Amino acid sequence: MDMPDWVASVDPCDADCPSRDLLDLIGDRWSLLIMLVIGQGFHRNGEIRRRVGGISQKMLTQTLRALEANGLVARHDFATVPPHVEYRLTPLGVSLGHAVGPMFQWIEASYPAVLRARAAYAARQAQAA
Amino acid sequence: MDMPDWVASVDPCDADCPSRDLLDLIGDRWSLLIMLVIGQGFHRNGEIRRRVGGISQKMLTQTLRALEANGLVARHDFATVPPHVEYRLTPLGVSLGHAVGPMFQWIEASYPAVLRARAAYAARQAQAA
DNA sequence: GCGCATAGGTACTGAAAGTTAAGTACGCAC
DNA sequence: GTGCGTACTTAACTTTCAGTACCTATGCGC
Repeated sequence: MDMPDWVASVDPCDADCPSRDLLDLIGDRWSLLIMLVIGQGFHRNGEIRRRVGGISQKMLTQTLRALEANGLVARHDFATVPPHVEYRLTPLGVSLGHAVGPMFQWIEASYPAVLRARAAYAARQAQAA
Repeated sequence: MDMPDWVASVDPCDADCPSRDLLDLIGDRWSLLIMLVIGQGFHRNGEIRRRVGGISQKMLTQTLRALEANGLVARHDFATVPPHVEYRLTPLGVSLGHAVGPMFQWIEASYPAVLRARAAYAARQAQAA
């Protein structure tokens, strides 16, 4: 079994283990996507909403609040009228960006393999039925 | 802005982009936890359920099916009575394990920083109110 | 032959998440 | 002075998630 070190270092059985808590945060449907777009240089609410296809205004605001509350994104409100607010990654947010890089690379590299696995699974199901 | 390369290589705006699809799969609440436990050497339904605290039988079955359908976990049914089924990581599953390793390391390393950020945010909220 | 164990499947139900649509408050161009 | 744009907030509605409870089939101990 060729598994990396983290199999020993994280214990999901432990309710106090940070894995549950933070996995819920960054395993969220939109969080990483929003951080990605901010990292690409889009800092304003409207810009982000237009870049992240399919997100509603409510989810964007809600997710940005959660990211801000956890120190991953900094919110700068210029307190002008009309409103002008900018979001930027904090150093902590940037470090998370680096940590999930390999995962995104895996997604890109492995997508074809996953599609093949799905097709094979569907074929097995059809055959069994 | 010190962001890694993947900010340019993945485009969440594109509905065809694999990021959405696979992020939903592995960003699931239980998938990574279950793969972790299987990687630790627990291969049977009951073993996994006892290791992953808080999961119900239904969610375990459901998640294992999804992982199997996507080629991350292999299911071996020995077709005996009483039933004996074993789950193991496929090579694809092991490669995903490696890819999320840095993320788990980040979680362990950054948890204190996140807790501090939360406390600071709560203090700001209390002050504003 | 009763109940327990295994590894699930299925249906019902409540909770949570997310969507749409509308409202807030102001300035600016037309 | 009508409508647009910004960055939200709120309410009502819908969809999805997840847990409980009960069901399959079989051999074992008693």
